[in-house]
Amino acid sequence: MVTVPPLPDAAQTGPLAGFSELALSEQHADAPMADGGTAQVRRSISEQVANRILRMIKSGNLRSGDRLPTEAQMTIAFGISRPPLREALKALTIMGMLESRQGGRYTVTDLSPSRLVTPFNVMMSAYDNDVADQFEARSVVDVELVRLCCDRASPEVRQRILKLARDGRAFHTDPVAFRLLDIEFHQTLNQGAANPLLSTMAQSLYDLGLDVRRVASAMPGVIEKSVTQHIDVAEAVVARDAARATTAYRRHLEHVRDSTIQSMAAMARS
Amino acid sequence: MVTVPPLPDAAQTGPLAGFSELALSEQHADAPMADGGTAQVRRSISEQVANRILRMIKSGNLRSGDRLPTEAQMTIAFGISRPPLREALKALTIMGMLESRQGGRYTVTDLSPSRLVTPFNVMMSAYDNDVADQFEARSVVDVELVRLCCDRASPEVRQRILKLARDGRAFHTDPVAFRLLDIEFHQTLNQGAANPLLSTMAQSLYDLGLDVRRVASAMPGVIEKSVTQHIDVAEAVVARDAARATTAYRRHLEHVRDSTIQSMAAMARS
DNA sequence: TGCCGATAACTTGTCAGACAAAAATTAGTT
DNA sequence: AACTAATTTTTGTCTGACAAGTTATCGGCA
Repeated sequence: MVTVPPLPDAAQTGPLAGFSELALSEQHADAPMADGGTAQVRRSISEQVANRILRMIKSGNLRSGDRLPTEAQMTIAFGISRPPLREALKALTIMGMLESRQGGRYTVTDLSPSRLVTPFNVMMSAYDNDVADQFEARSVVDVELVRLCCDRASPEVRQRILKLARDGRAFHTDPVAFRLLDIEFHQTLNQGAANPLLSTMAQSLYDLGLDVRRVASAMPGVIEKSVTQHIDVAEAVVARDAARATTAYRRHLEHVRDSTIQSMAAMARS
Repeated sequence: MVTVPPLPDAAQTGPLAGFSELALSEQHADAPMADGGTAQVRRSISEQVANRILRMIKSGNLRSGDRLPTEAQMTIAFGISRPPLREALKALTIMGMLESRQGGRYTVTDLSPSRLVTPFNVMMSAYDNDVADQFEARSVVDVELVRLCCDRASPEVRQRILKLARDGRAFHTDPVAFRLLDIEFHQTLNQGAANPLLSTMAQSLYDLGLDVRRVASAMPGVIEKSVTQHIDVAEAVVARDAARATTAYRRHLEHVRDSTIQSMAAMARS
């Protein structure tokens, strides 16, 4: 057994709060998953530690912006060595819940949806994935988002949406700039609906088609039409006319879908 | 510099397919994230490798059930050492995308929503557990799914949905059995809509609330009401009456939401 | 010949120690 | 007091080693 050296006093009050006396003990193989199987899997130390920290985040014990103890302190607190600890920390970092810089310390991120989408994106792309399905899904989620946006978005956000839509007119000949603006436009629209879950899903669906749309938006006439439709949607949102906004948005989606299909056909020919 | 020993011939065709010539090179800091900032962050090797593998999964280069090369092979393929590689692999493991057993090999999981909800749960808890948002999102996705189910589900599937709904009457007093049936009922409903993307989203949202609902479904009267509402929905689906089905489903969701809120309040008191 | 068990080889899990690189802290100077 | 330079701290990466578990091989037996 390892004899734990006493920690310096300063550490006890500061970043180590909540990490003292956390030594791992063979315990609960929790999570009786949906499959009902009593899997009886041996969980590695890194997974146990990751789940431990995860619980601290979920329970509010660790909040956005909090600084974690140093690795050295945590190895002592958990009673493990550096590699598995780092595996756990890195896992949470790559998941988007922690941030770290060489020489700095680990901190808890803002836990915003945009940081945590990764698994959702993977999941969606795994069941790949017909363009029609994709736009059907977008139609469901996005249209509702537009409707909510009419209800809930602040005047400032609605004005920003309109401004973004109108700014698009300057980019008729610049596909790259337009795509950046398009991303911003849709994100602002999502954000205006004030439902993080729906926004996240819409964002994922949008991202799914991004690479294809890069080609589509280079086709002549596509950008012009999109810009016009964006303005239609934005004006309806500013006027808080949900019916008109959703109709306009639906039309926009159809346009995007059709141009996407065309460009995919063009790619297939080459 | 390390001299790379030649790989045995067998490895070249088998599990190393797609991993050859993958050596990391300082390249594209891709993903012009939502924040639009050119952050210029130094990405650690583990993050780069994790993203690399992630891309292979998203692009279909790695599919469910695939076995990854051994760690030794991957260190050669990526040109790095074991610790950062393991950090990347562990990250994907804890995210629920890979599976590993001591002595075994890494394999790609089924990528099912129930495995990948963890970040969502964190997100939800960070946003103060807004149950209302969750059910608003479910309302959007599920209701559309029900409508599509009326249109597209085969007679066999529709009958199966009805059977599952009616079977629930046998489980008025058995919360665990009922929850299993409930899972099956909603999954069949999702599947009947024949849109994998929407089904995946619905499944994620369903899984999100699972642990809370375990408590909710133990409250007296909750199961009875759910069973009745399931049957209402199922009968409308069998009759292909989309309007009635969606109305009934909306009512069901409201019931579930309200009982969830009640049980959460009860949990908070204890 | 075909099946099966014991053994050997392989693979992941964990530990220890070391050094580089970046950040945070401290000391010194103006 | 403020700025700068040196020092310490902290994360990032590498190497080597061994334990624990799995997979494959091979020989024996029916």
